[in-house]
Order: sequence, then structure tokens, then C-alpha cells
Amino acid sequence: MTISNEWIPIVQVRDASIATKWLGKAIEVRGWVRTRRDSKGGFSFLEINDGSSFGNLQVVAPNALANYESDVLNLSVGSSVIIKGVLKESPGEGQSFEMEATAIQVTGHADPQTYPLQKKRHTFEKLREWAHLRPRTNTFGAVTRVRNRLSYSTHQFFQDEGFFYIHTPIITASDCEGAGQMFRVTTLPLDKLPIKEGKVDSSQDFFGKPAFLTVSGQLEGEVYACAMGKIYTFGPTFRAENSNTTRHLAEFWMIEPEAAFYELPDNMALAERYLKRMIRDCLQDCAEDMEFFDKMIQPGVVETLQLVLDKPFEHMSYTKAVEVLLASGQKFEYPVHWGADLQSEHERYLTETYIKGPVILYDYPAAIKSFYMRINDDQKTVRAMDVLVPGVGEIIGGSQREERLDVLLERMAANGLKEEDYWWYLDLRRFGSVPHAGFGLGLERMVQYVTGMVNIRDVIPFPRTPGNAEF
RNA sequence: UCCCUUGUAGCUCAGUCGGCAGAGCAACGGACUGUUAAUCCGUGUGUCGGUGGUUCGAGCCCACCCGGGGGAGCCA
Repeated sequence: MTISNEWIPIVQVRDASIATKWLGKAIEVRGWVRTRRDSKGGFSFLEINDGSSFGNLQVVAPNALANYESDVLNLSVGSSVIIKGVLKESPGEGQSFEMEATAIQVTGHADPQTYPLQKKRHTFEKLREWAHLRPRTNTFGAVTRVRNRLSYSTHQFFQDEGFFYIHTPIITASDCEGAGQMFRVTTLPLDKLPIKEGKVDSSQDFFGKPAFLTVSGQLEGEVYACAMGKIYTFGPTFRAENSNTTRHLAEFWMIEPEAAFYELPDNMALAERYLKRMIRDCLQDCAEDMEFFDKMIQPGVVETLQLVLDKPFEHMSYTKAVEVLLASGQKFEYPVHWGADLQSEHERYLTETYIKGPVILYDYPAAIKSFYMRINDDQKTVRAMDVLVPGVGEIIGGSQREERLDVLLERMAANGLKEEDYWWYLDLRRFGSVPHAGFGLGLERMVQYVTGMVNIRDVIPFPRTPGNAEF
């Protein structure tokens, strides 16, 4: 058989509004066998999936095919095939169209004795060990398409809103970002480190000083916001913390918009529009995948997301949140009082029990937040905001930034930060300073929220966690 | 990093009081069938995570190590 260059994605073959034009005509599809069911009526049914959609295409393979005995009857789960055939209306239930094969070329067999993914349910834990094969399953195919849609929506949303996509560095040569433990980047020989006065001599390293993988593009994002107006970053981020939870990764993807002349209310409104845009796009364009999550992963997730679209997000100050928690009558492991950071259990109560939906908390005590957040007139709180959603917790963290040089210097001194390490960041306040604000959204947490997937390791293709960098 | 839990067939798990290693699913063989996670009958499957110890005898008891999962902290 000669290989043609024109084959049709199964997502289109299964879409009646598109596929009608191919009815009765010869078409070609390419993909992987999900199941084979033989009939003594003189043919076999093949379910073919090519990743383009959740559903499979049913192919009827008649025993008149030259290689029916030799190839078709040996097709097992995971085999790859190129199939030519005629699209017909299906007499069976469960699909409106099917393909009657006129030629089947097997491009690769998958030995059923050794191919791990057989026609049965596997646990997500086991599938993590087969990260190279798990995208071939229903769940991970659906997660992959939703993740893609969220990424696409991100660019669409910010571009539509006039934000520029900025590529902030992955390697950062300053160790002063303070957002968590960092991975060291070095070309120094680890078995023979140059030592000077009892310490590693980093002047001999590649960059002439210590270098790390970025924990946030925010500071660089502020630089560009203070020139381009509105910008966003979208890239990988690294945290070397020894976190072992269902919502932390050592390598994750973060979206960080930053906008000049934005104050906290603008920032909150932006976050709400952005989240709703992503949810709407997923419900519309990944309807079949979302239906699967609703049925098999988290019953009710579609309706919940629909309700989120329909009403404005709740806003609640930190102070009010503390009052709510104190009045709740709940027994918390960690006691609540004004000034204490909110724990997971507190956030969960607020978003899952009290509000029952997304909630934006704002105006946190200055003492528990970063130095760059703008001080309120009460001198006790800062213009910080966290967006909490049920099931996931904190999905967005952001703030209005301190644009006043003298105030920022005071806060840095109070936090023991050295001016010279931040000279360029401070220059933004020296020359043409403007109020500005931004936030960070963890893409994986958004995927979790939309799909209902419980473990963050199952919403990124190749999860990096402490002790695990296979694949 | 701390607490809890777990590791037995390709996968999911059972294994009582320390006494010959078990089931379901998948796979394979057959029957049946425009089938839909098809159905029915039959067949095979082991470094019991590793090392050491206790014992006549260890999947089971003890010690240490390694891996998985959940919760907490840190955060997105």
C-alpha cells in the first residue's frame, strides 16, 4: 500500500456537521487500536483513536481484506494502523458513522503479552510509572486536550485584552527572589569545587556568580509592564522545596500578567475575566472531554463550572475572613487569629463550605506577605489578593506592587534585603514610577480545577517531584 | 521535612494462629455474536520490594534500607 499524504483527523470524522460530506466516499484515517471485536459474520470491529478527540472511530474490517487473517486478526490494543475505507452510516447503536475498511496497513504491532496498557482499568499511580504510555488512555488524552485548551485560552485572552507576551528568563543570576527554595545551576565540577576562603568560589562559575532556575518571572515582568503597559509571561517555574502533596510540583507552568496603572480592583477583575474565559472555552470546545470528567472523575464538575460563569466572584477582605472563621464554630487544627496566615483548612472552609465557589481574599496583614506588595493607608495590611477555588485551594496569588520608592526601601530594610541586589528593580520606582499590579496562576492547578483530577502529578505530562525525574 | 499508610501473578487485591502461594481482571485457546469495557467455557502465571535477624519452619514476627499513596508545612 502506498502512503498518501491526506488523512482525516477522527475528531472530524465523528462530527456529523463536518463528516456528512464524506458519506459514501473513500477516506483515510491513522491512529492506534483501542479494541478489536471479531464477529463470525465475516468481519471485525476496530475502535481507532488518533488523539484528536475523546471518542473512537468504529472501523468495520471485512474478511475479504487480503491481510485479514494475517494482520487484522492479530491486531491488539495499542497497535498503530493506516486505514483506507468508505464512510457509512452505522446500523449499530453508539455511533452515527462508521468506516468500512478497504485496506488496512499495520505500521506497528503491540505485543499483548508485554504491552502494559490492556483493556482494563489501571490506577493513576500505576499509570504514572508508564508516563510514556498513559497519554494513550481515555483520562490522560482528555487531560491533555483540556490543558491545551487552557493554554490556548490564556494566549487568546491576554492578546484580546492588549497584553504583550514576554519571555522572562529561566536562569536567574540573582538569589534574591525569595519565593522559595531554588535549584542551583552550575557548570563547576561537582567532584572538585573551587574553594576560596572556605566557600565555593562562584566567580569561576559560568555566569561569574551563583545562578538558579527561576521561581517567578514577576520582577522581570514588572520591568516590561513599566514600559509596555500590559504584559504576561507563560513559562516553566521551579521550586526546590521538598513538597509531597497532591498540589505541588518541582517544575510547573505559571502565567503571570502584570499591568501598569492597574490597582488591586483592576487586578481582581482581570483575574475573574481570565478564569471565566478559560472555563467557558473548555466547556464549549472540550465538551466531550468535560462530559467524561463529569461522569467518571468528578460528578457535577460541569454544572459547578457553569454556575461559576453565571455569577460574580465573591470578594472578602482578610479581616472579614478571620471574622467568618472565628464565627464558624468549626474546630480547626490551627487556631485562627488576626495576623496569622490562613492554613489549608481555613481556605478550604471559606471556599468550599462558606462561599461554595471561587472567592477572592484581599488586604492581608503586611507581616505575612512579600516586601513588594503595596502598603495600605492603615499601615497594617497590604494590597495582596488570593483567589481560592473549591477542591484546589489557592489558584492565584497576586498583588498591587509598591510603587513608592521610600516605602519600598523601608520594607526591604525591614525584611533584611540589600538595596544593591535590587538596584534595577528600584530603578523602576526612581524613573517614571507607576501604580501597577499582577498575579500568578498555576496552570496545573487550573487543569485540576476544571477537570476535577485530584493529583497534580496527573495533569502535567511528565511530573517532577522530589525523588522523581524519570522520563 | 514531619505524621499516617502501603509494597504478594502483567494489573487490582485476599492470604486467619508462623506450617504446600490464592481470586478477579487482562493475556492465551475454543464457542457464540452488527459488536459497543460484548458474553460463555477452558489454560497459564510468582526474586511475596531489598538486606539481615528470630525460628525446626517466615508472605506473616524483629531491625535497617528502598519505593508508592494520603495528610501537614511551604506555595501556584
